[in-house]
Amino acid sequence: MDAKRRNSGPPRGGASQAKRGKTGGDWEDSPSIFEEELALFEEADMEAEEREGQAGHDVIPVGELFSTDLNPRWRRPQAAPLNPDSDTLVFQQIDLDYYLGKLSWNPEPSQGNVPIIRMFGVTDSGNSVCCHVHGFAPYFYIPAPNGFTSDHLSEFKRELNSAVLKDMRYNKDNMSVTVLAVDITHKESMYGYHGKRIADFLRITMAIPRLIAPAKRLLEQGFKFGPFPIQSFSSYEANIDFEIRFMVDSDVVGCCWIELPKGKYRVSLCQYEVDVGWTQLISHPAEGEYQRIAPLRVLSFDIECAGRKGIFPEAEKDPVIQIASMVQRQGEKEPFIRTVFTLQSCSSIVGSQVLCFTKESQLLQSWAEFVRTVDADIITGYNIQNFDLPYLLNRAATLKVKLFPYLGRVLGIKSVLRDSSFQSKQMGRRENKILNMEGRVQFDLLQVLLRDYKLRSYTLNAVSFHFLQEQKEDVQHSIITDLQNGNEQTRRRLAVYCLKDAYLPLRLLQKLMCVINYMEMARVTGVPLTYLLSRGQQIKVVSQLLRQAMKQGLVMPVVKPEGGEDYTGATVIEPEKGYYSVPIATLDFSSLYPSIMMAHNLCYTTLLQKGSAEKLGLTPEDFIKTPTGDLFVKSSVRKGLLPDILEDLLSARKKAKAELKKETDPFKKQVLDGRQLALKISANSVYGFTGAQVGKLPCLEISQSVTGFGRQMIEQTKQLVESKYTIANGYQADAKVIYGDTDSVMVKLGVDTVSRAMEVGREAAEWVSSHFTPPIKLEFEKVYYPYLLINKKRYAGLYFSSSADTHDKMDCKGIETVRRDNCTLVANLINTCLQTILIDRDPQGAVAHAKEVISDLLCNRIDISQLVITKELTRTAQEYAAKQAHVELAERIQSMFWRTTFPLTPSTTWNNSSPSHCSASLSPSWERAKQRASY
DNA sequence: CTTTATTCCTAG
DNA sequence: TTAGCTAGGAATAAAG
Repeated sequence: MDAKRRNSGPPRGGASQAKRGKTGGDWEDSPSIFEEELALFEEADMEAEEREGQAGHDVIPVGELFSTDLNPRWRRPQAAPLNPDSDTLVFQQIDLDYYLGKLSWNPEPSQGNVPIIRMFGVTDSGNSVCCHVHGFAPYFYIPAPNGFTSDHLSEFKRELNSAVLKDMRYNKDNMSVTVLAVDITHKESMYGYHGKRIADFLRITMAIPRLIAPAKRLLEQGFKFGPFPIQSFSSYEANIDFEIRFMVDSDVVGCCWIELPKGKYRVSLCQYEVDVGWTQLISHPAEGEYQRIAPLRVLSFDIECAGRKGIFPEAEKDPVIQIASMVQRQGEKEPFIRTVFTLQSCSSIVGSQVLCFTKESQLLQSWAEFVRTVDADIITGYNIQNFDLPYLLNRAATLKVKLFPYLGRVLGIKSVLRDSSFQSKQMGRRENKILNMEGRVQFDLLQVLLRDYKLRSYTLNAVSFHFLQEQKEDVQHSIITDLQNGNEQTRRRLAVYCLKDAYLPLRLLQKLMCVINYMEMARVTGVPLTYLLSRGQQIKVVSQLLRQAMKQGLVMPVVKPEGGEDYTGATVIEPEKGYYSVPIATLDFSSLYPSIMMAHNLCYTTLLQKGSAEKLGLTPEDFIKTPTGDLFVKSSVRKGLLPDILEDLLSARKKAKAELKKETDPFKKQVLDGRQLALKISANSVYGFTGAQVGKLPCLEISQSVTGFGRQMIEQTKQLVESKYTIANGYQADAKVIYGDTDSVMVKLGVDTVSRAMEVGREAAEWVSSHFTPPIKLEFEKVYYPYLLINKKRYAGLYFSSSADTHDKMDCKGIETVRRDNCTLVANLINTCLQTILIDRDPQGAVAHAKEVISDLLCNRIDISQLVITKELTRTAQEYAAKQAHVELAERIQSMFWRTTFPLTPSTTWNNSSPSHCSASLSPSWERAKQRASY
């Protein structure tokens, strides 16, 4: 049973109908397109194998022992011998973690465990690397108390050490030294401007990362040592993940290239398993040749379970019957390993290797061995995180397959399943399973899509159709068990289906350039690749902030999260609702919030807290007052960190875009495009970070000043445009701003052609820009002609930008056509109506069409099952079935044409079965609507 | 019946 | 131990 689909959303009535038409029952007669595709791979392989002299893809007899020697293609390329004295080792790092171990690098005496950073990566020749980095310890800061000198250091250290020891409820590692070192450093808090006063901070180095939190707590609660009175210490940078701490301090960013100079590292075992001191490694910025990407191995897989009729498969009861896997090298077009493991015999499939097993436990164990042999860097699939991987793990546990749960790269570390719930305002509460696989990045395509794309449906079938115009093999999940219980032909059919489900995620990953885009994001923001899928937005800003702060000797305070009141956001100009049959020019501030922060030097480090201005003797020329009354020093006094970060991001984006234009190699082009996108997103998330009230470092003075400036600017823009473009000033008509939201104004300029609107629009944008501080810039973006303004945040129009003669597209904002909480019938109806109004300019025609559709609906000429598309497509099937399905038909196109609403709720509740013919007893409101419509 | 609060999802 | 922001339309449920 294809259980995943149910986990990620129900099948849609419409989709199954569409599929029925396609292949029907003639599957056995003619091979599917996908099978032909697989066969083509085989041909390409034959050529390769002739060269390599390797055996091909046989059907392994049932019950034969699995052997990795069977297919040498699975292994990584042979690693050339490595001599630490004469060779440098260069690899692309893709994942990074730490473990506790005995210090074995430096001769420094130390009892007990120390943290050792472990970097995993791949060389240019495709060999895997595991690099243990020794000698880096976690630390944090506190301000030194008044009168503190180096004479007090040892006493402080001793007292803190014993306090931490005493605080430990049970010291199972029998640690005696918790505080490794205390040093006096000269730093400055990044929060607030205080006259560049460098102060003494104690840098407290702890033995292991876990001890930071208790040390911080003890110091906060009130700590007494030596002659000093008991006092409470605020802490700085005590809430930084150890991995991030290491990366920031060593100038390592996610997915960058690492060089270990000859003579500076030593080899231990495996394909390049090496040890190095943390000061020895060289991290290369992702520029020039170091923009390249190593030939990473990407493994995609899919499993099938034989579920019982109508019951969601349970790992404790239902067997895993097939596992299909495909492995592709990053940057190559096709997967070079295509294999399916089946329970019981299975006929051969041209282009893929079929391995048959009589015992399920053997199948599982062999697959785990396959994973270890292939040694993939990235593991993908569809909903593998919450379904396939947990299922396999639980199943292996049920069957007591002892060697299964070692899926990571580190020998002897068991993969275990954990539950994690994660909630944010942005994504709501999300329950996830977490499986550790050291050294392999789990890149579940479903998670990527949920994060990055707003889609109506997240089933693999729908997603594949949306992005690839391709669909799954036609196998209803209800017949999977029957296929398994049939013969080797029916199991072959299932295997082809399973292979395709492993293949599609690879294709999607490629099409959407996920790996490249995520790597670029990791490089730009400096966080490990895995953080991008497992963590929120804040960590990316923190990483950048720390890097910038370190350059200037600034330290980041730990603030306790406390929710406060929301602050005022942006202005939405009251729309002059209506239908405009004249060109409407749209002017936009590009990157409004980042440019405000840069223009006015808004930052933690430039904020003047109450009374600071007088205390520091600043003159009014030294600082500005923002629209919200907050004070910030000018860049002449001190340049802020945030403006620095934003300038770096935006200039890097400009550079990437310029390189993109010059570049001819399509692969490098993708990388650069991914980078410019990552840079843009990163710049925009800085503002959100300052306003995140339960965040790492909220600063409402900054965020409310930013929106305050924004409000002022949009108002000023409206006035400037309306004051200059007037009849009195010799223009054709008085310009009127008919609408605007946050950073844009829609202007009726009183001109009657698109090209004229473009000219005047460009001129106006430039002129208005001159009234603002750089880099704030108003840009002409597009002309809408005609334009239908329904309400705030709801409008549609034909979009002219590249050419004045033909429109680029019909642009719809906020209307039912773009909302996912309406059924497709509504979206299609509105879309057709809008087209009729805007393109054909035939409002009567639109009304007629709408009436016709509604009439069809009222007379039951439209199958109600088509309407069953509910809200919350991302929710699980269980939640889904419990909820009553809403069938809605809501129509509204501007009141001047027609306006009526037909809500409809069938009495039947939607359960997982086909809703085919709801003999819907209609809701009262529907009955009323019926009468009102009086057909 | 009207008013208010809540939920959902979008714009920017 | 973890989480970017506010504005706002439309539908619906709950309260008056």
